[in-house]
Amino acid sequence: MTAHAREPRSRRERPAKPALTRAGIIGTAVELMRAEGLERVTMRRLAQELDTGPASLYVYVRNTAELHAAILDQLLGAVDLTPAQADGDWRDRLTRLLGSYLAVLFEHPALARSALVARPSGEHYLDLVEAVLALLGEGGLAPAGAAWAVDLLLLFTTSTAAEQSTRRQAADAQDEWDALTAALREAAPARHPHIAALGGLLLSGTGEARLAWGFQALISGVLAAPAPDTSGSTP
Amino acid sequence: MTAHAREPRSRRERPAKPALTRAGIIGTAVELMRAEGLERVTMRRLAQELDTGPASLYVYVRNTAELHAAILDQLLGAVDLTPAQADGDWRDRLTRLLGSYLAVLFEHPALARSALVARPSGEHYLDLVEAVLALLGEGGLAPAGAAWAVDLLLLFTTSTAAEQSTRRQAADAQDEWDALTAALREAAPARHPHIAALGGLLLSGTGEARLAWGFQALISGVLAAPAPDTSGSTP
DNA sequence: ACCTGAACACCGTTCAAGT
DNA sequence: ACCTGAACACCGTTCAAGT
Repeated sequence: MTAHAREPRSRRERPAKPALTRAGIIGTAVELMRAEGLERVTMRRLAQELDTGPASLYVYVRNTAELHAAILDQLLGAVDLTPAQADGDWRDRLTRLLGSYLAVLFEHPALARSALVARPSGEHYLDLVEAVLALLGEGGLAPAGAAWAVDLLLLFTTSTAAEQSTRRQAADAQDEWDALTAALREAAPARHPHIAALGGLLLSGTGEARLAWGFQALISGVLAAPAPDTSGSTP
Repeated sequence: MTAHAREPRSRRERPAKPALTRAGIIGTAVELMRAEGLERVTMRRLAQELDTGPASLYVYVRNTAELHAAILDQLLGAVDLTPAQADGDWRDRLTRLLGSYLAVLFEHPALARSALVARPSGEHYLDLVEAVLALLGEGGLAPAGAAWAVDLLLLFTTSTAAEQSTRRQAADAQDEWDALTAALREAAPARHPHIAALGGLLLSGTGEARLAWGFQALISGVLAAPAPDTSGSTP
């Protein structure tokens, strides 16, 4: 048995087993997600893709939540930030910017859900925050108001993506949605008079129309809100 | 070996093994959640608690998501709906109502997250929607506006709970939050001038103050928004 | 109709041991 | 310092077989 013969097969069949790096791991994770969906991007499955054991990944990634946050930040590179520098009404441009963020999340609903839990903190997320702040500043919002408004706007967009887009992928989630619409439609006028009176209105409008309305309401709202009390700090 | 001796031990030691019912299953699930947290309310663990096998639960519960939605609806029975009937400014009462909903969610952050994915459709959730609609109607919102506004308000409240309260429980989530605050504080003025300029303002304010501000902005916003275009319907 | 044992196909994370 | 095998302690869901 020569040294040559003991060379592991995998070394010979694969072109090269690249050294593990954080960037390489995240890159492979993004590929895997595009190919099979975020549900498949588990530590074990990803390790398999990288031709190693799951334990090896923990040198570069703290845990699954952090891995997903890193994937999201990578994807946020695709958000179109140009509305922040363009001409035209700042409200329209802010809506376009948030719409672009939403579009990225819509492609990967599970990621939007994880963004609510493990907030991204990478460069691309900061670029997005920066662009929103620039537009709010243009709109004349005072600094403290803008600081709180950016949170409100991004939370609304992220949670809209998390909620709406899950339905389109998971059959189970669709069942829950159907149950809700049925419950609203069949509401007993005695117990739920307002719901019964509104009828189909509660479920009216396309997703886009409701979203655009939501953005308008939010932007008007943060303009109308009083200057925030910024004493104290988030725990 | 007599028939008596072959009686399984569990039958003799436990007072009685109650027959499985949906209500009984959900009730046990709620107890289990209060005792050990929602993470522990798995089909397997719950079956164990009910002294049966996981497969038995599928007769009464479609899947884990539906189980969690049912648990949430049960808990929503604790939401204080009296502000809808009380005297006083309708905005204040709406804020109190949403605050009570938030408080319930805050006690069980994981449940808030699941509510974004599998929306509850039980009686208690309908009661909440009804109460919000009643207050919006008092505030003079046109029916179509109220129909969309209730979604916006509940989505904001639910996602705030999902986001904020996760941090307090999961150590990992706290890490992510720390990473975000550090990233904001250390933003490079060259690339992120607005973030750098705002400095601590971005993270200012207590959770309560930010929440109250958010409710105000939302209420002002839905009042200011134009009548929605209700043609078409949610897919 | 309801209930179940057993199986299928997976998970995250840790840790002692190696290089 | 980096990497790993192996283990620990779990998952959701299905299905054929029983009562």
